[in-house]
Amino acid sequence: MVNKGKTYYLMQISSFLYKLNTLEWRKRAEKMMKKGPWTPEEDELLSSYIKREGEGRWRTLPDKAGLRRCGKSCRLRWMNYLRPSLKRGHISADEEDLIVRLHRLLGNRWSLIAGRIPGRTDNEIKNYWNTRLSKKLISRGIDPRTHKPLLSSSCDPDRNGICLSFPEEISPENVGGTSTVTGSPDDGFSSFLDSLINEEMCDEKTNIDPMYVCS
DNA sequence: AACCTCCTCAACCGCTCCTGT
DNA sequence: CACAGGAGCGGTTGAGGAGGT
Repeated sequence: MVNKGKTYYLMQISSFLYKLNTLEWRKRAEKMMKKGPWTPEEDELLSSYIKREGEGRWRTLPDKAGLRRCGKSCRLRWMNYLRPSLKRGHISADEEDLIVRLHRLLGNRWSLIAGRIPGRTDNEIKNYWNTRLSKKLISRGIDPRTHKPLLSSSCDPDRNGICLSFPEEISPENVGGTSTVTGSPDDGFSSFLDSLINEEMCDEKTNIDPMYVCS
């Protein structure tokens, strides 16, 4: 056993107390942050700051922008409400159809689904799914978790009942991590997804019209 | 008009993942 | 390699509006 001496232990204790102290203050600071709905003034402060300085560094953003919100809250507000690229308003039938297809392939990976639908956020899609689409599927006798007829769901519960298996080399897990895949148009998983969606659309069309030939 | 129930969706929370040191 | 801090994700909550009684 190495004798580290009194100074060493004092430094360790001092470092520990410092960490404890900063953590405690951070927790207190977060509790003092404003919560609840955003005001137009706050929106204006946040948008003008991001337009000036760009996205990112969310933790330090509130201080610099003059907001009494936590960074997390600022990020969420920008991503889900203030971003100029967002498409507000009703989800169209085409978008709805795409959401169902993507959910069948990906399960509750909302950010991944949102990445395939321009102008829509993960939160918006998640809400739409939970409040409307899942009920719609149930009313049609389809299990919204497995996308199979109700009472016959025998899929893997650990993956939200998803029955489809990805080829090992291009599963979402292998292409840029698990939940942070944003579905950029150039990655391997993205084109894989495109082919799956096209395949599905093709299957449906050939069911309706046997003369339909897929490319 | 008052009350109740249901629905929607913005926002929060807790956790995991990613990245820099 | 280990750790800390920041970013991002999905599940959940609750305020407020709409509709019914």
